[in-house]
Amino acid sequence: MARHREFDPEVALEDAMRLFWEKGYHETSVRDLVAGTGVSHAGLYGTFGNKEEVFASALARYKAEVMDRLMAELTAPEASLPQVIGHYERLFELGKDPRFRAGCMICNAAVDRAHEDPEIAAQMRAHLENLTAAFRTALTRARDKGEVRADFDPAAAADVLAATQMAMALMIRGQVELNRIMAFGRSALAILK
Amino acid sequence: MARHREFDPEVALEDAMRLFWEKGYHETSVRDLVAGTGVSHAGLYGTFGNKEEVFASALARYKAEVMDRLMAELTAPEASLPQVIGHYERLFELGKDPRFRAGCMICNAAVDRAHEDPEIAAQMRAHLENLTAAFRTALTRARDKGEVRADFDPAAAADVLAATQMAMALMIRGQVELNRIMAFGRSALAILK
DNA sequence: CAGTTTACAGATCACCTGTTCTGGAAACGA
DNA sequence: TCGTTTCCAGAACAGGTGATCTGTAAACTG
Repeated sequence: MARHREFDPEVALEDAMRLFWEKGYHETSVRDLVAGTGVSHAGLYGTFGNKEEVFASALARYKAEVMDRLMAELTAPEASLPQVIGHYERLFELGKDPRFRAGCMICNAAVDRAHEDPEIAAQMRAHLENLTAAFRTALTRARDKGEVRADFDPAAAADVLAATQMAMALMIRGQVELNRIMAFGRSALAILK
Repeated sequence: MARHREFDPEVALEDAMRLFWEKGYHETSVRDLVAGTGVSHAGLYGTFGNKEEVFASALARYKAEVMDRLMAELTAPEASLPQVIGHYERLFELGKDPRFRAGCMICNAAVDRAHEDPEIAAQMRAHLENLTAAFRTALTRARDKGEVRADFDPAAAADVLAATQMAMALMIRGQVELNRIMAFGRSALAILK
């Protein structure tokens, strides 16, 4: 048999994800990855493949470890109006976390790579559908429970809340002040009244 | 006296804008600019400065020649509900124009450069305020004219329409199908009812 | 302990980056 | 026509890029 790996791929991928998330694909060089993860070129290429593949793995990790967790309460079986509002309140809290100043890694990736990497375009579309489906399910339940008015349109409202969430991610990456971003969120929640 | 310039800076800047808009800052090299504009390195550096300054000029041109024109009807003195709806219909039409598949150049720039160029962050904030102010003014007029219900909140609706417009720009750059994007737009317009 | 296999660290590769430099052509006034 | 000034085309520059290669250290099997 042979020598063991000296690094934990999960930890290395977490570091790589942070780098790509914050600085974007183009501004993160392979040398940045080596320095930021503590893993050598050989280790990186050996376990993950080339730069594009490291990025793809990092993006997958973001989806699973960041986005899915963020959406967990909203996608819970009994989620309805309180979870929708709670979700937005969580977004407001996240705005204070320096990590999230980098916005949404999926949206960022779509901006700089979707036009030349169909895989990323597909992830963007999937993200979009996950987001709207989560809001739509919870809001439909809210209507059925009578938490909103009877003529309320869950699908349309879900689109508005999903679009606003994406716009908020774009704004926070664009260095817009948190208070202004929160105002957008509250304006979107107002349609639930 | 001296030799005359052989190229038209306006034309060159238009070409540069297109390149940066479509491919983004990082994926557009100075050699791409030379090839795409037909202007030599010396000409580029002599009239515009370095790559960052060419980008800044291109972005300014986008703001004035693309975004301001796009917003013209909405910001007209007597704009109210019909112009708001007309604006969104124009966005839907633009989705068919290949140029606009690249999304909004200001938003794209914010994603890949706002975190390291305060000038671009400022442009993003300004864009945001222009957008919301335009919707807010027109919607306030709509309410005063009785085109919408009396308890309608123009400021909140303006935020929703502005956020949705940005999200739509993000989606079109992310290769989301036009029909899906238009559905988001129609969902946002539904709050006016 | 020998043998084999794998991982590691760093040198190295060819190429591309933004920028500057150089030689010479063009345009005008005197 | 000469002199001055500006512009142009492309070579050249230093440094950075993603990717690969090389020699060696490590770890397990038999």
